[in-house]
Amino acid sequence: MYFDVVDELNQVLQEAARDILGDAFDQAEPAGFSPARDLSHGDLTTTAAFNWAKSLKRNPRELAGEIVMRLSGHPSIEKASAAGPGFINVSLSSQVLLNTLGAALKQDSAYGRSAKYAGKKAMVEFVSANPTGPLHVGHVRGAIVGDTAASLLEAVGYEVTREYYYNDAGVQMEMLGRSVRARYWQLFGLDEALPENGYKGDYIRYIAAAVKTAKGDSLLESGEWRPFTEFAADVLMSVIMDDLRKLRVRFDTTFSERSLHENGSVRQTIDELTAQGATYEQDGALWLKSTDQGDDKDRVLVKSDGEPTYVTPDIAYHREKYARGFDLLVNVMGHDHHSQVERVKIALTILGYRLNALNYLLNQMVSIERGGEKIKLSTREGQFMTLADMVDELGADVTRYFFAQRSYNSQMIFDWDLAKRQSMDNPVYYLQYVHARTCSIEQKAEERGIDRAPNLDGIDPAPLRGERERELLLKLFFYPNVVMDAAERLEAHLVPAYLEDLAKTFHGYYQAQRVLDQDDPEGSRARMKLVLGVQRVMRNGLSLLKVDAPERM
RNA sequence: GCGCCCAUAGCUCAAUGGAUAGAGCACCUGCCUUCUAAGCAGGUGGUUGCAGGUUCGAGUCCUGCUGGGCGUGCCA
Repeated sequence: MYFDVVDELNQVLQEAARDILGDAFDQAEPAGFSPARDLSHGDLTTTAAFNWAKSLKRNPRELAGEIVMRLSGHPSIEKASAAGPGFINVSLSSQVLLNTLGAALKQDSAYGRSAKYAGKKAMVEFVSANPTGPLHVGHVRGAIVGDTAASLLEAVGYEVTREYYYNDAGVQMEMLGRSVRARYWQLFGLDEALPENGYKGDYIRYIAAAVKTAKGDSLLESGEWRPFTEFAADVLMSVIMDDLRKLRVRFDTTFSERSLHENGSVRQTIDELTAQGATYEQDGALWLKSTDQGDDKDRVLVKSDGEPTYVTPDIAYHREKYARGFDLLVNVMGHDHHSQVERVKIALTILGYRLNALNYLLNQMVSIERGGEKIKLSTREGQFMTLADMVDELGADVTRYFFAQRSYNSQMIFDWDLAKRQSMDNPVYYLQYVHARTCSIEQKAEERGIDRAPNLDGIDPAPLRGERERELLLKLFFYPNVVMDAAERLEAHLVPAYLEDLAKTFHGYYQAQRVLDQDDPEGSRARMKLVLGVQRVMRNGLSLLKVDAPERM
């Protein structure tokens, strides 16, 4: 409904633009309707008059008046008016709002979804933590930012691949293998210390014990670290995936860094950069002339020991991504890796790739505050709170919601005590309570034999024309636009913001207006449908965030 | 030093360049014989870090400061 109505009105605007602007039409800023921020200014609003006034050198207020004339009488509009210095405000007809409710009920779980990007393919790469230990709370934010972005893209029609890129090569993996080997040796009574900068967590001991169970003493002889790395990486990847499942995150594909070395992709990337004249050798290493592209220093691609640095396979990985034919690439990573982003972009530019489709969501750091104190997120010293601990203690609903609620771009203080509270202060329950309440009303309606079919057949619309009812209907009307806006901007937190607004409006309505009234059967029927509409939207919104919508609380 | 990000109510955070900057928490005052009080209604609380600039219009864009987070490695 939303897009149909706005398209219609924008059409009128376009025609007006053509007539009023004449020759200036081509240069004029485009203008369209969007939801009014303040409902006292109508339902939809546009600043078209401001945009056009400049090129015409005319008074925007006067222009607004002309545009309003053209809008009035439109079947979707109850009232159009010019306001302030030149705003154009529109109130929607009650028929549009009623149709919205009908659509929400009929489309049910599809309401708010769209086919705008049907046929397009997107990849969201996220988490991508190296399998050197279990995921800790620092990874949770990226997991939720990525997963929710993926859900939003799906909701607007993209075919989405959720991918986990993991580093199973390189120095850190060697350190992992050596750490496990040391613990393994200790199990046989050998006095072997962990390597310096080794992994000190207890999980290393468990993995060593698992190696012993699986392989006995057969790995003692050779002393090779590689088998330990492989064993540990397998174990840890499956632990990571299990933990992510607890958060309701599932990946479609994993991508191994080692495969890029083995299939020659890394080599080829280096060769092509060299063929572009973008590299040189110095001190036994191969350097990328990134300063030519504005970097403040050149970067090493291949170390003097012949091993590539971390950035080189990352460039190769992105070439693979491009080759796989996605229309949209989304990379989620911690902001502490932002310098890596620049180097990959520089290399891709040198190689002739366009960066338009490549989006990075660099989520800012998280700190957790508990009992008035900040608690440690992670440390190489083996003391950390894991993702699993967090989900076990808070539950997936709360964990997901708290992270989804905030813009990924703002540093976040996670209020553990609030998250832990099962009360009205906790916004998750505030939203879920809306759903539970609607279900409760629905059940009562069933007991009383009141129609709660998902359609508006035979409904008297009069009871839905009240101010409060209208406000709710309008919020339902906006929902598809919230989803679209959040998806296109990759700003998932717009959804929680909307849902909280809807919840507040609904709870207020519930308090002020009895839905099922024995003395008003017509009104009860109509309001019941409205409540069902709210229920659908709340359920759909929570489902985008993968938060449960309980029927009872 | 240089680069990226941030600075909004006491606290945690919102606000496609638009109208009187909004929520939640905290604090104060009321509201349960009714479909769930995990709720509602109202109140207190702001020079949007500072100084300039662009614009019809700036919390939002630009410049310079101040203060913070993170980078700045032949680690990832």
